[in-house]
Amino acid sequence: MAKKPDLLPGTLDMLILKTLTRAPLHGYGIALSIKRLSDDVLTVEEGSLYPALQRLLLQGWVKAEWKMTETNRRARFYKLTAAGRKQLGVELSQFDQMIAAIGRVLKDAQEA
Amino acid sequence: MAKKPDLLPGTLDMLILKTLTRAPLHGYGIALSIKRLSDDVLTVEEGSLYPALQRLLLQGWVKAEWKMTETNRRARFYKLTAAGRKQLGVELSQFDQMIAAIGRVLKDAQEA
DNA sequence: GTCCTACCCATAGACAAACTATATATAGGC
DNA sequence: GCCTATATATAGTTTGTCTATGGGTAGGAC
Repeated sequence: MAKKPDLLPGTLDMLILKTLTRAPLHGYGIALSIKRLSDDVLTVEEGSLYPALQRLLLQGWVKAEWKMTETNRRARFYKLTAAGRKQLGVELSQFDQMIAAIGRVLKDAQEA
Repeated sequence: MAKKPDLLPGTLDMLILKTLTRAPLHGYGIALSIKRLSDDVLTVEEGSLYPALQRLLLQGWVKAEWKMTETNRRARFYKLTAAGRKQLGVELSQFDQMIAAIGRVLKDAQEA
């Protein structure tokens, strides 16, 4: 980790799923949304984004549909499925648990 | 991420460096320490641990020395270097930044 | 009318980190 | 003599993210 990573590995699927709970969105929009909400700290590269979306499709966590955007372009809109919503819950709780655990290791004080 | 991971990818070096701020320790002890402090949430597999220690050695963030343990076994004790301490600071602040950013994306409310 | 930028999708290949599996070895309890 | 816990290490696989590249369109600037 000498170089600043664009995201924390292992969290991309969760971020995408979460973004889709707000509304169905196309890939480019998902990346923009994550970038903006994170104040430019998280950047989803295209080479990470599209393979991730393929993964999610394959797992049945999202489904896709070609539509036109407001700016009159064709784009693939992704929508969260019921299974995807459930999966998000799982990932969210695992993530919380991990973060809490890391926090305990990172704490200076230890009473053991 | 269908299966529960043993750790959050990208955080292992940081966890090891942090563990070594408390005292020099051998590999096996580092793994145990992380496992215990995290209440068994984080498990450092041997196949992750030793390559990680090699990386840290190569970067000059730790140095190693063969010694005997309290239980009379030979073991390689790792000690944090000044550069390692500095590196830990960098990783810690990057991690905090990332976690905060992820938290913003994960938040339900959005005023934009 | 052509250039440029922002928008949009997608894949191949490289790379790095973590995992599984395996090998070796010893102290001490039973 | 066997078993468990302690202790190190590597080979090989898998997975995720990145870099690099390719394609294509709408709309404004010039």
